[in-house]
Amino acid sequence: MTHPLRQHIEEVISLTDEEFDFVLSHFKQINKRKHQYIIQEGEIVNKEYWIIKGCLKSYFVDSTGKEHILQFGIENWWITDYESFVKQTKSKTSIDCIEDSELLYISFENRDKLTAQMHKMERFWAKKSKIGRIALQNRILSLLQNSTKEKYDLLLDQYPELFQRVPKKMIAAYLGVSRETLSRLKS
Amino acid sequence: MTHPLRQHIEEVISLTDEEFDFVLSHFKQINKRKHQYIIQEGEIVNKEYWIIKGCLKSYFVDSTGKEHILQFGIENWWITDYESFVKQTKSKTSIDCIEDSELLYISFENRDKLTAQMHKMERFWAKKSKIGRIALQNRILSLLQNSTKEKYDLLLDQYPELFQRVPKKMIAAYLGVSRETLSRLKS
DNA sequence: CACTCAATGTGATCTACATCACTTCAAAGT
DNA sequence: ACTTTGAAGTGATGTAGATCACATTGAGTG
Repeated sequence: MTHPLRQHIEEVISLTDEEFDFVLSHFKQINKRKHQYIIQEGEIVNKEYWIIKGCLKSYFVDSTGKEHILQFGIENWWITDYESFVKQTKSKTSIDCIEDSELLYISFENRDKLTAQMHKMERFWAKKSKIGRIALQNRILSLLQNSTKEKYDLLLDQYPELFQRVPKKMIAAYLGVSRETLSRLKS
Repeated sequence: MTHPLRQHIEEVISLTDEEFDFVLSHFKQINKRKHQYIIQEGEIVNKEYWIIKGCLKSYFVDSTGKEHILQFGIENWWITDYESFVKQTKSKTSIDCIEDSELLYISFENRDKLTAQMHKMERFWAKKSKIGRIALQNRILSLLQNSTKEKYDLLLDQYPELFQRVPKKMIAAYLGVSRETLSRLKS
């Protein structure tokens, strides 16, 4: 059975067995339990994580103590504080496990080495960056355009499994509404 | 005097005279007048624009006829419908000139050719993509976190010249509030 | 120069959503 | 098994901002 990460990468570029082994040798595995964190606000992030199994949230807490969720991550997704990772500045967000999770991570240095030695992987990550940017753009479109109900329905449509896996209050924190309003939406 | 595009590119990578001439040979210039468009919703975009002089907006019109502005572009900025350009799908947005504008553009094919022949330029655009993604992420943070007044102040702080150049109703369409509310903010 | 239209401000009202308060229920910890 | 904690629903009330309506001013055009 092919490694799930290989399947994931081969959606964009193709790899030989040797190439994939070389790629994988730059990663390490780490397992975390529900409620544990992998990134805390204020630290300089030097790892990018790929989720083998589990569910995580990246979020930040505003000055009034309210939590806002930027991204959920489930199987086959990448997660990190992208700004901190790329610019090596302090992270504005934290990332916690919502479920027990198995993660692969690659360090900043190893990613540099790998892209320098394997142009294909540079293209892979460039593609990922483009796709990520497009997804963010569409989220902004949705934040500006859609009513709360519409945003809720769109999310339910795109990621129905999320509603089974994460508490409603986190869905609310992702959509930018209060828990109570979300609860009243389902009419 | 060095070409403004060269200055812009050399903020990220350095170029010899010959290299810059080669880069520039892949671009063409086009001039547009206020109120003219460069991209219309529904078309497949195959150009990326760089603004030598002028001011543009990228926007979309929702089902109720309301206009939402995704991005303003001024001197030294890139502008296009990124999703359409990268994925060669129909554009969700339109781009209009707010002032008479001088633009350089590069076609999809020429960008492909250029990056294939000049790895430096691939790195330049990869860097731009990363930076763009970070900016979008921060805008989402701001949309979720800040009050209307705070968003207004942040924009005024970051781009004071915009307030001289574009009508207030467009600032409102960018911030996601009504013209009237924006007008009442300044207290 | 006259006319039209866009930009902006401002009042009056309406509404979606936040906030606070309380209850119920199920899951986790001891 | 008992207790504590968190998730979720729901009522009452407050408020930011939308919407509608109208006035003023300045710019653009025949």
